Amino acid sequence: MPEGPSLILFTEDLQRFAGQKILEVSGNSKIDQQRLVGKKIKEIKTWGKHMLWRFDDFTVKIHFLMFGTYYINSSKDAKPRLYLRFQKDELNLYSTAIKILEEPLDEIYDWTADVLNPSWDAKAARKKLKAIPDAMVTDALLNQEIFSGVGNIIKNEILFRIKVHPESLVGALPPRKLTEMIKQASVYSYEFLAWKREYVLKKNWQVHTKKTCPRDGAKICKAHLGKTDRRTFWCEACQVKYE
DNA sequence: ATCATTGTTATAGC
DNA sequence: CGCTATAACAATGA
Repeated sequence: MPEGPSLILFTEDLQRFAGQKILEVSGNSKIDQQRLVGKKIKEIKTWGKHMLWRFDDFTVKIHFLMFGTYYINSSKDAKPRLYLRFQKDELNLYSTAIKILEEPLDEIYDWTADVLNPSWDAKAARKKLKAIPDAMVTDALLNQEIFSGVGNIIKNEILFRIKVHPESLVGALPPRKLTEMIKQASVYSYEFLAWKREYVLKKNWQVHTKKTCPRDGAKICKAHLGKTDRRTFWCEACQVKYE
């Protein structure tokens, strides 16, 4: 399920629909469904956890939330949020948040924030972090304006990798640690993607859902931390708290 | 069987 | 008005 890397894989899988004309639409999504009928999807791309279907003069944004899924040429025992019939194939989307965007994408999306986009810019991220020195790193990493595509698992793994305690304050991180955190936000996300592609993601987790630290055998702590109040796993012995 | 969760958004509330 | 807390949504496996 979907953090940024999963969205990349979903999007690769759905590329067959790029260039295809939509013949029929239904489902319980509240968007103006008729607007899609007879239109061609020009391009399918992502921004972090958003999947974007670009049409001539609007874009359909699909967010998979926690449990979003899709079925191609099949369905499951539930009413789809959106059903699309193309010339050849059918697509069912479930448990997703769907919205129509009117603005040109370059106006509303900061591509430099997307850790899995070629436009990802570490310097831009650093500048944004400078503006929130009092934030905890556990929250900062989940901030989609800064690290678009980073989710809770990636957050936990990055902090373990760079040996930083999740409750550390952004402004208290030594410059080198800050650099490392920013760098790993992208680097780790690409590794996550590669592991996910090979179906070996879980066995590469070091700290997320783990009981003991692979470095020193210490007990892994688990709590809901930060303003985001998300499940956090860390090793009190090897992750330093900067505050 | 119940609970927790890879996430976000709308609304309520202060 | 602006920030924050809460609810809502949803599927699946432990």
